[in-house]
Amino acid sequence: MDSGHQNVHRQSGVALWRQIADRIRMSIANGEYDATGKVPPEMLLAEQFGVNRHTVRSALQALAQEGIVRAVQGRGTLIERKERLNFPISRRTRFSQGIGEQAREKEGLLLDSARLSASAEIAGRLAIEIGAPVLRLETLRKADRRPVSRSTSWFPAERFAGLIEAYRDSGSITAAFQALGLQDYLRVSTEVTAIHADGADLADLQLSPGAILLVTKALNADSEGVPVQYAVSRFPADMVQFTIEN
Amino acid sequence: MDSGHQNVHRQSGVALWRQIADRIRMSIANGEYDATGKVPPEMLLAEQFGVNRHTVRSALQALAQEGIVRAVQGRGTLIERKERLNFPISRRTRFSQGIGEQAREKEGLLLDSARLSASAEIAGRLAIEIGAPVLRLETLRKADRRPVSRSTSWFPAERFAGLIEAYRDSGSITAAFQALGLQDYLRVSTEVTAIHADGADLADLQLSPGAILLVTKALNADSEGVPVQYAVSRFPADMVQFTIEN
DNA sequence: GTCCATTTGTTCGTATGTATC
DNA sequence: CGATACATACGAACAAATGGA
Repeated sequence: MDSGHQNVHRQSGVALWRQIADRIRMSIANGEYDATGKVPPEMLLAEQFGVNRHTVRSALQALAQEGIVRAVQGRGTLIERKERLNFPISRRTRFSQGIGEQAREKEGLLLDSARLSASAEIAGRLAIEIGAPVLRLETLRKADRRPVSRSTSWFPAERFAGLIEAYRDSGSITAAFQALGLQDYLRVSTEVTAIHADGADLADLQLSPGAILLVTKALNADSEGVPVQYAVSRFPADMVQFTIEN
Repeated sequence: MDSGHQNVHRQSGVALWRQIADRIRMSIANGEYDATGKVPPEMLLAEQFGVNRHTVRSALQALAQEGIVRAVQGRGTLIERKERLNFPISRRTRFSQGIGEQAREKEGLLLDSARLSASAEIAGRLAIEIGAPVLRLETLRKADRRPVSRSTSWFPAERFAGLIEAYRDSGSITAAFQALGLQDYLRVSTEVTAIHADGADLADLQLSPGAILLVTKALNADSEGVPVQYAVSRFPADMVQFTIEN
């Protein structure tokens, strides 16, 4: 047993500083440093992970960049933010209600919208004909000014003609649906996977490259069971968790 | 618009070859290459990702190592395995039933077991006194000889005294419970997060370091609602997805 | 069977990034 | 802040295997 070593992996395609940053981020989220409100000293971390102090410093600088910690000379590295947002997934899943009390300010921004023809996959999900008109909305959701999800949603275009304007006004899918006469909808199914962040998601969610995204593919239907929305949403994995209550 | 470029990120702490490997793995899982059964030629991929051919080759070699593709000189890089196991999460979630027809051979291995005192967290989850005796089982599940999950489970020790032997014999929690007189149990809640794989999980799940794990924290209870098992399970994110049917 | 385009395999060299000391 | 070692990434060239004309 190599005493204190905590398994970081060399030559893995993932730099040591990033592995360590990920581990410290997790430890913070798990409340392991709640007693002091500080990350352990760099020398101690270096010893625990079996790396040089410089490597730990690179990791802490990345976390500082993300706004998770703040290094103060002579005091240590203070923890700035340790919450992990919890999203319940149920038949009545709604984004803004899901956040609930966990954040004060909630916003929904419309990044882009388009009217196009349904691909085979989208048509299958929404149970419409291939090539039928659909609306696609690219949205960004924030809680307390921090981005928490980036979604791409598809809707049957004929049924929800004024949806884009309704969403832009309200910043809420639920409100937009209601404005168009759909009073209620239910979550039919949710698929959950995880990938490395890439592309525009990195910029929109303000992540450092290499971050992990939780990906949900969700289907919502009206009370008759007719699909009204198919959405692919990406959440920064270190900021959120999902809870399925049965 | 920088024509073909598909967003890989330099100096991010994640090597380009790994980012590209992740992307190709996703594309395979999404069936994007089903028409040919092959990955596009190295030169084309290099152009699409805006990297050197060598970098693409490193990515493909990593995927070959995982058994996902096989390169043949003169023919191309053939896709060997494209399935992604789907795990339904519901009130009746059971591992072996969940896999169902998706795999022929299913195994459950007991890696380690211990009888210890409940920590504050475990006591809270199982609704028992802090310090009360609990059994902890470390298990590895396989489907068709490939590891698909690594779990750490806690059980109230008094109620399930012979559990360790019962699990070792059957390789199934459901069967072990039944052997001890518990005919039925239900999933109360499931939390889902994602992290980078580290430590023993890498070896046990036969992953290359830097891989992503989907992590579930699940609570099972008997029909009276009394907690019978709390389990933290880790799944290779590129092999599985979860489905929540409401 | 021969030619040829396509595609993977291999080997140089060089520059930069990562990590240690 | 160097000096050192190794991993990562690029570029150019050539070799070897495949499959179709």
